[in-house]
Amino acid sequence: MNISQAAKASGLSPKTIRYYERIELIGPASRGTNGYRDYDDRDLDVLRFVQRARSTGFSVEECRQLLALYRNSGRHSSEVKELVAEKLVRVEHQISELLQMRDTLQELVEACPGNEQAQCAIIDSLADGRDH
Amino acid sequence: MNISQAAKASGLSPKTIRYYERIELIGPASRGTNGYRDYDDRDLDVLRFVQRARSTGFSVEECRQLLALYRNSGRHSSEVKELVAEKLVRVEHQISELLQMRDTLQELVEACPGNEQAQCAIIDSLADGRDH
DNA sequence: CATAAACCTTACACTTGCTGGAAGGTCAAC
DNA sequence: GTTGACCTTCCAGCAAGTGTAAGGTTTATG
Repeated sequence: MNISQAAKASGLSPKTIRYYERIELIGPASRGTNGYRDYDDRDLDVLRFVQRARSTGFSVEECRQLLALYRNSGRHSSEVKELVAEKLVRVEHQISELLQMRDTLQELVEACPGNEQAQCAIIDSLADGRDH
Repeated sequence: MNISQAAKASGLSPKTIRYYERIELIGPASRGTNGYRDYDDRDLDVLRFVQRARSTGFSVEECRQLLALYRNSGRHSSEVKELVAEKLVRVEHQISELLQMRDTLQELVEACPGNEQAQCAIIDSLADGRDH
């Protein structure tokens, strides 16, 4: 199976698959006589695994760890759980930062008249750091 | 005032200030006879403005637009408001994506026994895309 | 007065996760 | 046979800086 077929079957792009190979997130694909990469069902499992992990929000480095656990049949599920629980904490932290940001932006929007005048609470607030 | 003093006074790092100058977010600083950058109160206002805008969550490109409005005394506050309202929409979108991610991660964590066994709902879920 | 610490300068590389494009080889169809 | 759609590699670039090197200046101290 060619790279573009593997791409379609996994939901990744050919570019992304080559990129994952280059950074050694996945192993080097076997090659046909013409030098083309050739993928089998086992390769596809890995590609799909990575695609799902990435779209769940895991970084490439996190995917690397998840893949190692995936491949390691002697893993303990506690290791996996810990990894994901830590990720959850980071995501929650990121959410609270964005919520803070949203509140600030909302306040700014509400404080700005939005008319033809130059006077603007948003600009004033960014200029001197105080509310307006 | 030297760059490191301007850095302290604005909450940016010297590196970041030079970077902002290089990408022409801010104008080139005037220079002393020794070639050192020299900042006055006016420069500081701009640096602080950018620092606040960045820490409010605006991208550098958005800061560029905000700075243009800041400097333009003939602006209409409606332009500013529109800019910030659009940003707010993008932030809200980002939040909902992260909330989705958090839910998925929470489900994964809850489904994983977290023990000494290899069997793990997280790995299984990433491997075949179904719930476990 | 020498010298060492603490500044300053530039320029380049690295980060994350790809994507786009160039330049060239191969393959399938008509 | 030639067009078009693949494939290959490599280089460049995005955001928003940070780290490091190599070198010049200034300031403080012995």
